Amino acid sequence: MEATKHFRKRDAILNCLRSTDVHPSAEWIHEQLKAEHSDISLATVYRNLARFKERGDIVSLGTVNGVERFDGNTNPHVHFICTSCSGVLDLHGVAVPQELNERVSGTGQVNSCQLTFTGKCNQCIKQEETA
Amino acid sequence: MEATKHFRKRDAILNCLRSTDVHPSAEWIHEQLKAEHSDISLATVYRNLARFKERGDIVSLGTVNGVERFDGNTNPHVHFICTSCSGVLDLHGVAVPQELNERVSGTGQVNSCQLTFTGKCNQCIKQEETA
DNA sequence: TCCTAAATGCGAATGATTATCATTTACACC
DNA sequence: GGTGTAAATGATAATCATTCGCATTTAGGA
Repeated sequence: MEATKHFRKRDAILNCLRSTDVHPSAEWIHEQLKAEHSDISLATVYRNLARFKERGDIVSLGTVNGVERFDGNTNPHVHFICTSCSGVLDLHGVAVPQELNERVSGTGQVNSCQLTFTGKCNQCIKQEETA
Repeated sequence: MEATKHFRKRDAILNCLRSTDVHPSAEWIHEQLKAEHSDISLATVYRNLARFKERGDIVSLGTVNGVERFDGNTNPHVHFICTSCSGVLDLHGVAVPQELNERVSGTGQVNSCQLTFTGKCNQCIKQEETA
């Protein structure tokens, strides 16, 4: 049996986000889903992303070039943002030392932390050389 | 002697940003400067912030609640963002281990890195208790 | 079948940021 | 002092991502 029609779109949004590593924007997700759900509204994507975020099912990486980017992987990990192509990459094998969390606890109650490196990714560097 | 009239506003914007620790938005700066420069335009604040950012004189912390926040302190340091009052605090004595930078160099050419903790600040916690 | 609440599509509204353009200012040169 | 030119500014319109309002659709139970 297939999922109920009512939640097909909601699930599709979450699945889309979880099955990509591009750390997409709402609009990117909307574009992807049009293939399967030709009538899906951009508002629905925004609405559900907000809902997922509230519930902690997904995570916001903040905005890149004025557009919010999301991550379906809620395991804490580090990101690399390329200022040239606006791509976001996961940095495996790099982690925020746990002891930092404790050091911060004097300032308030920490819910999450985010470490982001910014620069030019290898792919953009290579493209620049050949150009 | 005073600075030339031409650059008084530009300097005022940078000075304003450098002499506060609230990590302000463009609009906050605009409000502050109205006292000394009653005719300053919000566009001028935005324009100069963009210029400063390009030149590396200031740093953007990304957006909090949809508004970009800036920091006149370009020394790398860690931030705490309160989800309750949208305040941004400096975390002194906490730093990103240098070895991480090197670990990331395989992915691209790193220009900067940003570590941000999110949660509820002590002040908001206290206010909640007494309320 | 009937009812209610949630989910959606559509389009308008919002609001931060940016672009446009006429005006003002600084500064070098005469 | 004028004159010319380029940068800076103010005012306001435009842009664009995001949110809101509302009518419609759907699910699921009585």
